[in-house]
Amino acid sequence: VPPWNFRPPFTREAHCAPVLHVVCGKRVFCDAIPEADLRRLAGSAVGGVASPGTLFIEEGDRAAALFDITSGTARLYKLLPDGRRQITGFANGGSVLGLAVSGTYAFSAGAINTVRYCRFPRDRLRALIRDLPAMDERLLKFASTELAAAQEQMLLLGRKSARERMASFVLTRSRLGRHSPESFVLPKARGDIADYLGLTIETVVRTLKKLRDSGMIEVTNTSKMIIRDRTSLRCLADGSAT
Amino acid sequence: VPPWNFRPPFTREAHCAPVLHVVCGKRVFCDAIPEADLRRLAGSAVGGVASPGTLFIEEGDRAAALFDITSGTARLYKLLPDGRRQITGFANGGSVLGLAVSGTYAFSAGAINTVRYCRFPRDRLRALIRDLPAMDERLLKFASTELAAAQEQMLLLGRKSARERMASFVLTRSRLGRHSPESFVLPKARGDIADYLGLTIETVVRTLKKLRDSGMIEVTNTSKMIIRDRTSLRCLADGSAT
DNA sequence: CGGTCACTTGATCGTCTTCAATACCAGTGG
DNA sequence: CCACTGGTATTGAAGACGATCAAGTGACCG
Repeated sequence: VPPWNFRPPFTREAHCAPVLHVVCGKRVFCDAIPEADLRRLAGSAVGGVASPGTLFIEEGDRAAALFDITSGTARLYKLLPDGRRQITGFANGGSVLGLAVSGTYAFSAGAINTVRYCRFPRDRLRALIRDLPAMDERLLKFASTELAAAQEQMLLLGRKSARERMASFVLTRSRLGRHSPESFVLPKARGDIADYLGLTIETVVRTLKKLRDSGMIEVTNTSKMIIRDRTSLRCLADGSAT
Repeated sequence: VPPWNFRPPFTREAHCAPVLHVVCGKRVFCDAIPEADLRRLAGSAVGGVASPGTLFIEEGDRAAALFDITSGTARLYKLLPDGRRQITGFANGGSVLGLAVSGTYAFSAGAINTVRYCRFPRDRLRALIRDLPAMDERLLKFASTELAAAQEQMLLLGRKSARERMASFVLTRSRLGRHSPESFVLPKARGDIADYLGLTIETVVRTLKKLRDSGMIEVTNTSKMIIRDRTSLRCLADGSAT
């Protein structure tokens, strides 16, 4: 069995929000739904928790429910029979998983740290969407954004060098960070980064070191880094470097 | 199974359908829209044609309109400043382009053969979607399916070998073909295939030859091929080959 | 015919992978 | 307190796969 798999890194305390909050997941549902409807939605939703390292969606399973992530980070990935793994994205609070039309999930989802989510049975959700056009619009927006991100990632995987991939990765992650944009933490192990960028762990390590040596970033902890030269990084990530 | 692939994407006679047909693009809009509304939609839509080789959507431009492809095939792609290109997908009749939320198109679209489409101004479309929840649902389905395809492509680009990529490509294209599933035509040049699979033209050629030599496919014309051993091909594409 | 353009083939090269060894760090129990 | 262990990170050396460079073929067209 190859070492492609998983890992349970550090855990987070993760407060459990009240049901109505859990239900909406802020970004995606709440804003669009009137109080009354929200309560109705809450009736058919079931909250859940996935502890670090555990799987909560498995590729190929019947897509019986739609997941609304409320906190934590999950890796979304696809596997090849021999164990090769491609991480297609990461899901944070506000992400919606399980939009499949095919009837089965198109990817697996595993918790990196503690993930809290909310399951909507798909059948009941369908009726609800009909009553709430605004929600449908929200879902469409979300799917569109994801699609754009996926296309960007295809460009990365198909045409960028290892150094360019790493630069792109660091930059996008820094924009998502809540701290100062120049210093941030990635709660992802080397293996996750590798499988996200279509590289091996060794290449990730070496590339990271090269970026450090050329003064673009600084790596304190294995998972904490500081951006030193954003311009060069940007240039490298866009493929306009020498 | 993607709904927009059932249509004849390769009409060489290019019959120009009446406006109402052009407007709806059958599978995506028409079915969901009552006659009366359809007529209203027609008012704000503008039909158009892109001749082979021309660009009709350019990445980064303000996304002023939504495109509904009615016939022909387009390549959707992203470019790096130095000219590297990644084709993120192909659009056939029934495809919807321009779902961007960011306000600008996320990719460029160029016609491979003659493409007929219909432009909806985004502002007017927004109001229309509000009136027609069914259409919104259609768009969501479309986006979801595209997203699943994009994830599959990420797996291909990030983790599959050249041979595996080519096998996957041949198989998916054969499923979309309208002829006998074993013999089909790809209206795509080597360069398009290469940029879609994240390879070079030379590698595409060599890989194709290897598949031919091992008896999995037969290449008659440069763009016409016959599948000889679907099982082995499937095995190779899934990564379960020796 | 000369021209272009796409495709094909061959030889060489570089990047990333693979394989293997070592360092590191937290937790555990002697 | 300190070996011991399991999992992760790092480093080094060798090899493979696909890219690059270069040349040759064939089809189409003025």
